[in-house]
Amino acid sequence: MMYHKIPDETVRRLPIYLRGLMVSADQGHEHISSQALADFVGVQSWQIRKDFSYFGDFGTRGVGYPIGKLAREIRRILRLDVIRRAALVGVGDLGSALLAYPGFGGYGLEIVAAFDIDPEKVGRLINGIRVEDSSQVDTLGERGISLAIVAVPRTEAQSTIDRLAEAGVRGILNFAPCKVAVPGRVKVITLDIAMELARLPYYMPAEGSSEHPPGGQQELAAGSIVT
Amino acid sequence: MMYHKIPDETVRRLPIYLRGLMVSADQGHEHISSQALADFVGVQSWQIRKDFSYFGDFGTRGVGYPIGKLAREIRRILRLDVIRRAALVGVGDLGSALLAYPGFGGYGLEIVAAFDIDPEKVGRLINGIRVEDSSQVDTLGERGISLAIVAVPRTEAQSTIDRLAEAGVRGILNFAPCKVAVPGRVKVITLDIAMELARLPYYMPAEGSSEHPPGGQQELAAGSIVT
DNA sequence: CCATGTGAAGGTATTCACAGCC
DNA sequence: GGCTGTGAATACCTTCACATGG
Repeated sequence: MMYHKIPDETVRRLPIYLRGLMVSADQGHEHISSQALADFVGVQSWQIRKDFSYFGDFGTRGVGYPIGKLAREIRRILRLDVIRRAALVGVGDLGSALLAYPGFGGYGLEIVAAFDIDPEKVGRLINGIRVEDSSQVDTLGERGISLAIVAVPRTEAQSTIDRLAEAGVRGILNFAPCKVAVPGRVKVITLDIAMELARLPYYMPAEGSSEHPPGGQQELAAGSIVT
Repeated sequence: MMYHKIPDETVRRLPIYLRGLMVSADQGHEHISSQALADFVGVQSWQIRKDFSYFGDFGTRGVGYPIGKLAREIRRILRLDVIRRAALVGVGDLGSALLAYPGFGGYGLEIVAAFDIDPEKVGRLINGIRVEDSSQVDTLGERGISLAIVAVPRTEAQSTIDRLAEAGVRGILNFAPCKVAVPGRVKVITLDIAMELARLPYYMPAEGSSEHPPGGQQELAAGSIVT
């Protein structure tokens, strides 16, 4: 195999594969074919083989891919091979739900700090994490936390993110429905939940008539923005 | 302008534009140039012009685009021009947060029903909505609700969605981290929050060294799956 | 002069088909 | 026989540069 830059679209799919590999490993398998993984995650088998071919010859012909080894390699590429600690800013309904969300662990991600501006919430213990006052985000640098989740109202998003960037945070998952500006050393993924739902009617078959464009495509990209 | 099929990537951006147009309208503007909208939503101006050109000549040279008219047209294309009522299944932490989430209204979407399997939760009133027993999802068809949000554990996702599909639901936003199978008449967008966060370390600049591939791209697609 | 709209060029990702290997 | 890995073909999207019109 030659050295290739891994295409962005492939990077986007790697977490999907990783998710599938983890479940398959749970079921006790040690190898999986591109076809089996394809059925499992909803991507075509040749797409999977092509994607994997960008970073090495992992498969064995006639057998498939070794699940453990492949998962390890994907984790390495995505830089999930070290446990990463994350902070949450904004302990409202969504923020609280994220604190309780069990899914991050599988990717080596862990929320270890939470901040809110509301004195009512500061000091409360949620899922084992003590809510701190928002002014304390400045301490994230010293604490070695470089990942943050922002779940504050739209009007507060930019100022919150400015502060996080200043504190040394380098990756932000933003749930506020707006574009935010950040220095080049910081990456932001904006995830606007309502916007995702808003894409749905377009792809739904029409109720009464059948005058609608959308064809039968199976996979589509979503609307997050990475800055 | 000739008739063109609207590219999927353009459709993916339309809600972003709509979001920007709404905010701009709130600020009292009546027209906006592709450049101003570009600065606002984080997409290049020529990309915006190209996108809009797929569905008509809306702009006036030297002036820009009429915000109201354009927003109305985007709504029509995305089929957000009628109020759509949605149901929520799974009133856990995330589900409760979604019930309280104010952002759906801007897109003409409204959660009007909630279901859970837990007898403790059934009957409770959350944000003005009475939680019903999950068995009641069968009534969604008669109630004219064709959109659903699924926020149940992964193990329950497939059975939940089977039932929704049977009840006549045709669009589903799925928060369970797995692929789900549905009949062709149903569209599903899967939004795996942990997976989005998992993409972040890849794009973060390295801590100590600087041996990492990711370039300085500004926009990237995210990982939702539409079936 | 300003800002749109669009052919044409360029780049990237998907899809195919099959050679190569276990 | 089954499954991987990949060059080549295709399709799609982005980007540019500029003609066009208010």
